[in-house]
Amino acid sequence: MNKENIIRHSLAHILAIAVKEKYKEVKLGMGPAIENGFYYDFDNLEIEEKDLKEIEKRMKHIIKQNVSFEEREVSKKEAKEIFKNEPYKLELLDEIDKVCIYKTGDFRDLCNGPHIKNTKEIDPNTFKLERIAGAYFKGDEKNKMLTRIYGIAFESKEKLEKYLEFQKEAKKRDHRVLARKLDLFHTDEDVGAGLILWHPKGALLYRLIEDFWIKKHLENGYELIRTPHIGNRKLWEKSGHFGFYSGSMFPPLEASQSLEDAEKKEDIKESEQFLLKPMNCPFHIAIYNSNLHSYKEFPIRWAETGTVYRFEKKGELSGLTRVRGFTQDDAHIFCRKDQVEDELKKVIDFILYIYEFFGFDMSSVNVYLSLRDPLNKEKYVGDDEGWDFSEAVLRKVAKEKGLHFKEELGEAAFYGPKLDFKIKDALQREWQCSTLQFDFNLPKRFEMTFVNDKGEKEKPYMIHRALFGSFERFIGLLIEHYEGSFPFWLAPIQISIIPVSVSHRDYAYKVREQLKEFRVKVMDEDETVSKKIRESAVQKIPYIITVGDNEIENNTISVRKRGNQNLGELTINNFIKKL
RNA sequence: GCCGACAUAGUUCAGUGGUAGAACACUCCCUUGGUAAGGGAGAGGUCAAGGGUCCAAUUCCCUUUGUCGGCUCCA
Repeated sequence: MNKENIIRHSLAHILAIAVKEKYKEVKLGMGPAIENGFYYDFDNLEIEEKDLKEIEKRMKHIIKQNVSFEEREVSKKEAKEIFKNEPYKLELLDEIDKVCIYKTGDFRDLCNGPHIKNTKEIDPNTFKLERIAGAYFKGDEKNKMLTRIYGIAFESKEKLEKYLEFQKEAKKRDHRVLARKLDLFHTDEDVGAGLILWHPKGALLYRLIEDFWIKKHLENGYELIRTPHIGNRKLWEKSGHFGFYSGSMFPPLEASQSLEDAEKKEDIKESEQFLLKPMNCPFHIAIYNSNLHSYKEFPIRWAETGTVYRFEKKGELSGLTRVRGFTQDDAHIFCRKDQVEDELKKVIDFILYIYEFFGFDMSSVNVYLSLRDPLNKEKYVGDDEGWDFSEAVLRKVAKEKGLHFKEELGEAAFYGPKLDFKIKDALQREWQCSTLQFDFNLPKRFEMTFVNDKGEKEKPYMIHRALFGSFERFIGLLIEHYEGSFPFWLAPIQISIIPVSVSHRDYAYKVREQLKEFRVKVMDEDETVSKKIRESAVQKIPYIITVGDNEIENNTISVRKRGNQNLGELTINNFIKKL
């Protein structure tokens, strides 16, 4: 552990001491060092954010007392005696072999260290208590929620200030802030949380990305299909979603009656129920099963930008990155066993191509191999053999493609393991985007078959994959990635033309006519040139053209590129050539 | 859903137990301009919604809705 983290960890202990001083009845949870700081969890602590100031003051006071940290190894029995009033520590004690205690003044904590020797090693100006949050003990929803206090801490005051500055800067890149400024989308209280309303510029951005996506999929041997937004409940029972995914699904629609009849509520019968789709797979399978298939057709690659609805808990919603209605850039690949590896590799190549194309370098992307939790098998469908095989294949393929990935137990989909790609947002939070899932279960549940070269029926293999994950999330991350300065092909307005005065308007429109293959806006409001330049710059428009007497006389345009680069006076043809 | 912070004009924000203000945006007028905000006037608000306390609530309390930071969950 480096010195900074040792200090963070020690500050967590000091936080606990300070809290215990004031709130005598609290019970201690855990208090580790984390990225940029530390936290400590407490039970039986009712506290508001405004109370943090006082706790911070107490911490500073403790630090100034030059208290020492003493490490001591003790027997389990002894530890149980020391922590007899700390139920969470007792629970943790049962899970460890070697018991180590750190003593700071009268305070003792169960801890492996390391710590500083004395609080005089801490500069009291290098940390800050930031916020309060609820957090489940040991991160398990089934456990009690404790009160967590977060602090930030750095080696030096300068580093602390730099971090605060970074947070402030990150806010400017926040896609929710930029969306307002660039007029891209909003959510509306009257429409419902987590449902995106795309404004013209945002919808155009979306469409440009979708067109690019379609073009690339056709080039890569995919075919496009289209499926509805709702489907009969029976379908979801068969797929297993009803049992394994119902916590994320909207309640059923009574499809045997109109809203008018339903509103009358006159003895509703056991009616046919429809469900909003949370995933596209069962529909794609239905298309597959509508025909007999031969091994010669394989691989079949079917893609759809499919809009799905998931009932995400209220507190989980966030901007474009976590919503309730979103469009997956989905595809399912059906193939023979001998084609699986090759198909998986092709998908990985496709994913990496997309990242490169949009300029995400792999330092901002983390890759995870999401496996089944062997201790919680009831959360998944299918047998051990199938899981072992598919996990091994995914691992092999990821390795052969040279991906640096982390394996995570319990992160698999209910029907199979996944290879997940997560992109960091402006605040360095990770969001799952691309996903590559190997499924041996749904083909079985839906009795999918194909005829092999011996004329026998055989079960196909199925790959689920998304490159963006969803258009919403990916566009959200893209907005932050570009800080709203979209590359030329994606900019909703590519060029603004500013006539110097009213008398230059006609020429401005003539210029637009010659640039009609681009998205051009003539700014003909009765405002000063400076103001219109500023407006164009704030809108992050890639090129700003100014036309006045000089340009009319020379039959040219004056061009300025985003980022304050003056390209000078050009002929229109030269400008188009540049583009 | 849970813990914490919030919700005032189209936007970003001040403010108050006696029914509200700025800046930008908007409309009109003046200005006819040369590379990041020319000047003036006007219009715009059930202070998120519902309930309660009070002579009186935008302000205090409760509930709901929505937003933000966490936790859990997830594309």
